Amino acid sequence: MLTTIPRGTKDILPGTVHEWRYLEEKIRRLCTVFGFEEIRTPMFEHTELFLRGIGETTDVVEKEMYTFSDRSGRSITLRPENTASAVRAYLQNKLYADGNITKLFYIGSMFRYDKPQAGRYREFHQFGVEAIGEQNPLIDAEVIKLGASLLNQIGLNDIKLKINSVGCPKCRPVYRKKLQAFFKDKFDELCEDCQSRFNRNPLRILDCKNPHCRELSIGAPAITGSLCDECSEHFAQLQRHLTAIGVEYALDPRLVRGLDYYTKTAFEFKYTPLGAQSAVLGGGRYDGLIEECGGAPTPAVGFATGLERILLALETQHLLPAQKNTCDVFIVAMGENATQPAFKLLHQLRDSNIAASMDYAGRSMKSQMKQANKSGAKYTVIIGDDELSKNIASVRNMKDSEQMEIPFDTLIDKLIFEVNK
RNA sequence: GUGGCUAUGGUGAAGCGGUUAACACGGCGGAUUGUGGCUCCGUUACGCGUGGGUUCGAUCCCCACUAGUCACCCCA
Repeated sequence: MLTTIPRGTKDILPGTVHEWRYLEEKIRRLCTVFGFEEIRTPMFEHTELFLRGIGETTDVVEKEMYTFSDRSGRSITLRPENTASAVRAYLQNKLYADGNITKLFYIGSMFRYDKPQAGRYREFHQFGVEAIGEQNPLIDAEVIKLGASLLNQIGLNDIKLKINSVGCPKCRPVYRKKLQAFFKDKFDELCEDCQSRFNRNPLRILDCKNPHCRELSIGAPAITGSLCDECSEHFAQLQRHLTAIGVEYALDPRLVRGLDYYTKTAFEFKYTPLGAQSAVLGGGRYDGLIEECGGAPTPAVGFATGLERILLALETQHLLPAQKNTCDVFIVAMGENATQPAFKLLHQLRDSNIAASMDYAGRSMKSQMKQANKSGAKYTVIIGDDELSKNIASVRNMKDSEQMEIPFDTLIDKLIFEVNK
């Protein structure tokens, strides 16, 4: 079918674009306030970047990537997320050269071959930030605060923040072993999914929705008890910083992030009314990724949010802005004699930075007036034989229906004045 | 990738195995001489997602496909 788009993609139509702009403008402003700078990386990268960066055993890499060979035979992948690309760009362009922390943000399309659902698409849009080069928990708190501020500013107040620490390569393996020991004699009772999680990612068993698994996991050791001194102290400081700047949070020892590169801080903002796609913003620290990508060991924190999900949440809360009318002046031309003078006026107005429209279909005056009304124009200029013979134009104020005759030679100035007042 | 539900015009939607597929919104046209927003009138479905099948006959029954939706997996 030539008239259908690929599964899981969406057209963002003119009637909806203003919602995206609204969100994007909020984002850009907020990032500027927080000192983050925009970066734009390619939509596709060498496949290896994602294999290394995201982790070969993650679902994203195993079954969700859009991967293909280009004409030279290179394996290319449409970016499924932007962190790996940002890190690649950071390293390739030596953004670390100024010796300071690098604070980046991005807005753009990501691609994942998922089964579409509300709030889940194959091409979707993420806004994310990456703060690279600082291990102080102050920056973790700043990144979280940026997310909280965004959600707050757009009116999404009943979103809950959960935080956790997933440890580091030193302490996480210890915790894994503890968990496995805990579930070992319960293994046969676990659901199928959890049995496979047992080896791959036992942390996820804690997250299972199966009621029986939940029962079994009662009394399981919490990761917080297994953190090494460094991680433990980092986590404690983060909490103090969050409290200091008034960010409310809940501790969730079960919170696990899906991608391999996370260390220490993990957090997630949830908006429950969204159902299964309630994770609206998620992120954490990834101190091992830069090294994994071939750079010097460099700490970093970041998050990503799904713009579709935020928009969805805004919609359910009736928090989306209304579309504004953009037309300032509508020109009604009656009869063939009037067409060209009207067309000329149309472009004089446009040259003067006034948004103007007119009808080209030669419809009746009544019809043109209806169009003028619908366009939301503040003024309608009417030109017909009467006006032409008197060298004037009738200018109608659409709001109060006052109409006056203005000589052609002062018409433009008059309209500029009226429209801008 | 697995499972449930759904699929009628531009939109929201009624509808029955068999004469002209409701209704509402929107669109278009009109209601005395060149005028909108209110009101009124008229008009507006390649015929009911696609392809098969059952039947004398299907938009309404069955199957497949496709798409949407919800849940699982996972994630934003």
